[in-house]
Formats: sequence, C-alpha cells, structure tokens
Amino acid sequence: MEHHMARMYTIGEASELLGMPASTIRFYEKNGLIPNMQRTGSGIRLFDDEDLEWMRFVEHFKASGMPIKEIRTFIELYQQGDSTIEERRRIINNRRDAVERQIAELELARDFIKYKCWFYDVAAEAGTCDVPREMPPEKMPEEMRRIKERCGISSF
Amino acid sequence: MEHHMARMYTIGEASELLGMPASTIRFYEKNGLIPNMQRTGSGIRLFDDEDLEWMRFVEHFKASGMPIKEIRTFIELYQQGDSTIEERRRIINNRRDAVERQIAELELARDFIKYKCWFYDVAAEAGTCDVPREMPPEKMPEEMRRIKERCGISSF
DNA sequence: ATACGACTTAAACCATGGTTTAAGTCAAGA
DNA sequence: TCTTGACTTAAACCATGGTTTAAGTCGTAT
Repeated sequence: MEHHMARMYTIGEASELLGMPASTIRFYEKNGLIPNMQRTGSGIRLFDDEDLEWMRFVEHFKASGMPIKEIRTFIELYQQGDSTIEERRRIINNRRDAVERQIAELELARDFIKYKCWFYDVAAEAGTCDVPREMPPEKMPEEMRRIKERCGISSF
Repeated sequence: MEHHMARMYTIGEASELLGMPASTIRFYEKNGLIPNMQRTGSGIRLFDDEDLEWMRFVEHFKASGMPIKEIRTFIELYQQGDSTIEERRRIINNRRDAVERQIAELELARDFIKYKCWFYDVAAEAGTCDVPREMPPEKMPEEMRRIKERCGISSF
C-alpha cells in the first residue's frame, strides 16, 4: 500500500492548485480565512492538503455570497468547538435564506432579460423595434406575454 | 373620461415613488442612466411618468447584475435608433448567458449551504459536530449524500 | 422680510474585495 | 561568490456602487 508523504506546498503551488492568485491567498490569510498557517523558519507559508481542502471549503461560502467578515466569524466560532454550534447554525440558516432570495431575484431578472432577447430577435428580423414594440399580446409567444405582464414592461 | 394631467415630480417625490434615495437618483443621472432629464429654469430636476418607467426598467437591468457602464452603453445605443439593434441584441444575449451562469453557480452554492444546514441541525440535536461529521453516507438523507458527493465536502 | 425645507453642485468619503508596488530576504544553481 | 527566481511585508492603489458633506440657491408660508 502506497504511503502518500504529507507534501507541503508553497504559496505559488497552492495558487496553481487552487486556480487563484497568490496575492488573493495572502489577502485571505491576513483576513483570518486560513487559520493555523504553518511557516518555514524564514517565514515562508507552507500549505498542506488540509489547508487546500479548507480553502476550497471557504470558496463554497464565497460562492454563496457570504461576506469575508462573516466567513471569518464563522471560522472563529468553528475553532471554539461545539459550544458554538447554535451560533453557527444561525449563521448558516441566514445564509440559506439569503441565497434563496438572491436566486429568486435573479430568476426574475432572467425572465426580464429573456423577454428582451425575444424583443431583439423580432426587432432584428424586422429591422425595427417598432414591430416587437407594437405587437399585440395575442401575437406574442405565451411565455413573453406572461413575462411582460409580470414584470410590467413598458414600451422601451 | 378623466384626463390625467401629466404630473411632474421633484427628486424627493421620485425617490419616494421608486423607493430609492435621492442621492442614488442623482448618481444614476450623472452616470448617464437617465437621459433627457428635464429641469426647471432654476435647475431643479423634473421627473415625468415616463422617466419613472425608465428608471424601473433600469432597475431590471441592475437586478440582472449588469454593470452601470454597460447599462449606459445600452442606453446610448437605444438613443441612436434602429441602426444599433444588432449591437443591443448582442449585449442582451450576453447578459442572458451571464445571468444563467450566475444562477447555476448560486444553485450549487445553495446546495452546499443546505448540506451545512442539515449538518448543523444534526450537530445541534446531538450536541456535537462529531455526529454529523462521522455519519456514514448510508445513514444520511439521500439529498445530503448527493450534495456531499457533488461538492466534495470534506470533514470540516 | 425672513426663515424654512427642498433643492443644487462638486468633491470627499465609504465599504468591499481584491491587486500592485517597493523594498527586502532567502535558497539553489552556475 | 553571484545571480536568479520565488518568497516576504506594509502600504498604496484600483474598481464598483453608491453616500455624505459643505456651501449655496430657490420658492413659499408666516
């Protein structure tokens, strides 16, 4: 059975593996997003596989729109152990709600944009915006009628 | 038949009607998001209903994550008339793709967060994170197993 | 007449999330 | 030994999207 030596990585290697500039990694560490970072005697950061896993984990939080301060708070609570479970749970539940609001808002915006896509497809075909602009609802595709109604799209 | 006088609004009234600080409205105008703004002789902005409609329209673009510069570009093209239809169509199609990527990314993040919600529900119940952390996949809810697999969630 | 509140401007300020720069240290190879 | 490249730091810089401030102008009500 092969024994994987616990390799350590410099910031350049970590940057490569994570697909993220080294400056960003330094910025994250400075802001408390990478706890317990090891260093060589001369001060060079050493990342192990666990650090890389940790950073991928942080990336998930970032993808959810969580601000850096809140991620740091969460990490600090995590380091304090099981006594902070309830507080971490609140943070995560709030984040879930925030993400769901964001998604709902983006879905509305997507519909608006889809209407505009249709509008410009028709306009490009006709050579003028007057054609889609003045099209009576009953000649529009069902979906566009629905969106126009819901988003209160005016004549622009 | 009642004849609606074409009322004009001050920035304070527009702010109230749009639910947006007056400073933001000034900022938008300065950045070319509100074309052809009327003024009184003494320089006070006058908004008509069409301006308000226009601003609601701009809000839809903003909700889609479109940067202010790109909205301004779009508006400038709009003002040039039908000769810019193709260019506007490209902008809108790019925006649709961008919004769809954003939604997909957020949906992934939402799944990660949902997993964490479940994790902390179990941890809170048990009083320790060890319970969800060491739970074998076959004891997890089907959805959580799937998410953990897909998001490559480690032991944190 | 004058005080008040709402408006005007340019410019400074702020928060977020990084990126870039300048100056220096270190280890390894020629 | 000397050069080279990768690393270090603090601090400055940048972009985005506004908000706040300071100083001043209007129109109206008392």
